Amino acid sequence: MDQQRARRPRISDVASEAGVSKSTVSIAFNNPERLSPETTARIRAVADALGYRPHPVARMLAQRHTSTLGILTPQALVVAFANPFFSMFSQGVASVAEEFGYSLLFVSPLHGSLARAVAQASVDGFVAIGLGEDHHEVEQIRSARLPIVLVDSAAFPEHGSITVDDEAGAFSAAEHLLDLGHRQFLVLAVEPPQPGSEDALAAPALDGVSSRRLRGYRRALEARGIVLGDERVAIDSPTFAGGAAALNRALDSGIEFTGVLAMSDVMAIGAIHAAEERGLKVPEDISLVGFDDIDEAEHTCPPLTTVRQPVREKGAEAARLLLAAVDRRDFEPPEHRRLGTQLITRESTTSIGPRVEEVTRPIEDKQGIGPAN
Amino acid sequence: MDQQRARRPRISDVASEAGVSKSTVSIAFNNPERLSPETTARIRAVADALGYRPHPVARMLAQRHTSTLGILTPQALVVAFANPFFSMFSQGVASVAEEFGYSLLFVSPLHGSLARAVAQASVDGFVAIGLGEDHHEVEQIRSARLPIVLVDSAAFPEHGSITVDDEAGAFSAAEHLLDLGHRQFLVLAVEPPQPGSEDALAAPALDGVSSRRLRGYRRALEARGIVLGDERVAIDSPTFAGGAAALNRALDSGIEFTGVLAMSDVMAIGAIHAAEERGLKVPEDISLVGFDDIDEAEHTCPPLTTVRQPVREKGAEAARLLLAAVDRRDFEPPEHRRLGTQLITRESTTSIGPRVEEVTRPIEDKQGIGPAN
DNA sequence: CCGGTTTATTGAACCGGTTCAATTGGAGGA
DNA sequence: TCCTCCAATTGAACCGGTTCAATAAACCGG
Repeated sequence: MDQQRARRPRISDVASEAGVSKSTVSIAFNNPERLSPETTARIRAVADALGYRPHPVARMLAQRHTSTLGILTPQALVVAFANPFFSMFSQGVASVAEEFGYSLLFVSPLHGSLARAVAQASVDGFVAIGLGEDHHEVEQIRSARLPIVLVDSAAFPEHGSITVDDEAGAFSAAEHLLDLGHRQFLVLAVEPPQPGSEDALAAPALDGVSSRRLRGYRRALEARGIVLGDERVAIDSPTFAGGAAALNRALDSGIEFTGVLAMSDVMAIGAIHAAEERGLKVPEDISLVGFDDIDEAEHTCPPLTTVRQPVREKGAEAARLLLAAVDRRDFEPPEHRRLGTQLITRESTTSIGPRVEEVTRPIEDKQGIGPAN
Repeated sequence: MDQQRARRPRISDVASEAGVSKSTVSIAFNNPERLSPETTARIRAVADALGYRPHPVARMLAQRHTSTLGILTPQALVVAFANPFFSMFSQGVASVAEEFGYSLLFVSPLHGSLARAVAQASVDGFVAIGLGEDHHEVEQIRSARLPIVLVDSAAFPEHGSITVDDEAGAFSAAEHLLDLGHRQFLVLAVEPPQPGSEDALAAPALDGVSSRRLRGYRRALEARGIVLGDERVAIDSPTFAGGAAALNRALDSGIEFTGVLAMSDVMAIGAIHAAEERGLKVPEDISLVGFDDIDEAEHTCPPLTTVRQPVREKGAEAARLLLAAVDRRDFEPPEHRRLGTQLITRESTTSIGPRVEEVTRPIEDKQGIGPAN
């Protein structure tokens, strides 16, 4: 008897107890309208009494879908969730997933292997974020015949993708600083997530997003005759600490700069902090532009000028594309969408020039007054 | 033939192609050492050629475990992930989950029903965060014979739980302001997450965490003879906007206060922002203490004094308890752990006293000056 | 009273794997 | 040569549901 109570009741228990067949019980739960009301009621009652719940895994197997979407990231979740950008992106995915009745499974490397994690993930499809160009998991997913949409990487034209115009965004950031009179720059670049222990590259290279943004910065600078040397590109992890470390290294190395172009708000915020700890004032001594426009950017000290990208929308759009691919399994060509960016000017940037001796905003002191329109 | 390629290959396809039985193929994937090396190699080769992957759901069903942990939240994921606290907590859970090879499934209300989401979640156990006292989903989970550990709620002694000493933390926050000379207070309280559309209570009451913290504040104040009236407890959602709104309402209502006790950093940060928009200086005009010590607290303007609770550790500990319960299915008594808090003094609080005569706010023109403490 | 529908229910096959007791074939020992 | 033992492999049952064609019963008009 003890054992009876210990075992989870299954559908056949309910069936025999209620004096009907398994099928009938199943129908009572899934298509009650097909049954006479009394039968349904009786089955429900018996099920409640026994504490019966349809086993979700068995149901998934039989129905051949899981009502779950996977968010695929090459980073450990500890580091992913530490990044507000990732949280925002997840919000976007979650909002449409929830709307359509899907749960979210986060798939990250297990014991250093993303492939293993993918293999054991029971989902109807994946949204991949921050996957480099060479990730062989994508092929693994295709061979399992699961749809996937790639975010920030259009390297696989046979799958859907969402990207933003990183280059244009970066361009506008650099131009903003140029317009303010800056001529000496430092770029804070994010190193790509280490692709697990499997094939950790020793020398951190820039991944797709970073190199696109870098190209945007460079293009803007070169248009004004400024060449950005490699020593002016400080690479570190996309964290507060990484931004701080990168700035400190640059400062220590003796390069001079008044404008900092950070590839992520998180790094920018870390850098602001580091600068102020060394007695540098932002924006008086150093102007900083971030990238992303995370919620916190508005609350930093000073509020951060940054390139806004529609992060939530990116997640939402990715989820929509994925759900479309999940539903109609036909072979419609995958969609590729590109979203725009927008420069948000706050207070971490100011014009360079003869320091106005004052508390106040030196903004109107620019030579910019001149041109009578 | 086209159909052949369209169907996902299954274990029996590999078996017949390789001229062995299903069992052998299964063994080749799970216990290769039991097979002769040649057989394993041949099976592997055939499997690769066919693009075969063991079906995760079928495997789960047969093995009776999912290698997945559920994070249960009564809030929509959009709002949960908007809260850095939630992200930090998830980091903690994720760190130990990943270590033990588990993926994370986020379980939130679907179409307004948390019960539905729970029913379709295929996990080995749940970590529940922010679940109120009366959530009937807990019983649902028990009847499915799945382990669950409750965080910030010890309302179900038959399940494991992790709590922090909210009352003591709140007490220390209030005492800090009292020590600085503050005598007029405002509390920013978080309303409990609406338990889905099912039974939305019209009047937001305080949930367990909030009421414990409120008790801590009250106890500290009353020890110095100050009674905190209900009009001094502003309830709103645990968001930047919620904090701002709550502070604005209080300001509008004409209550006077110099010390603000916020039940979450997020609300505190929102409140700082709102205060400054109305021309009030923090900490000169208003001192604010937060709760949680999220990463951003250090980077706000000014840096936030707050009660640190070990959020990541809370998540990690919860995951450990859960995994222990998953492994040994015996009936050891559930564990209940309580973690401590720590006051972190930064720059959002300062001592009250004879105001230095200044350019500033006409605030002291009010009759409020009178009472000599 | 009968053939034709409609409605409620069921049996059997299936989803795609794992597991374990049973079988086979060959090596080694007596 | 015969028996035992061991390693490699397999068949059948099982995990816990869903689905659909088939059946039985009830209803209907003519």
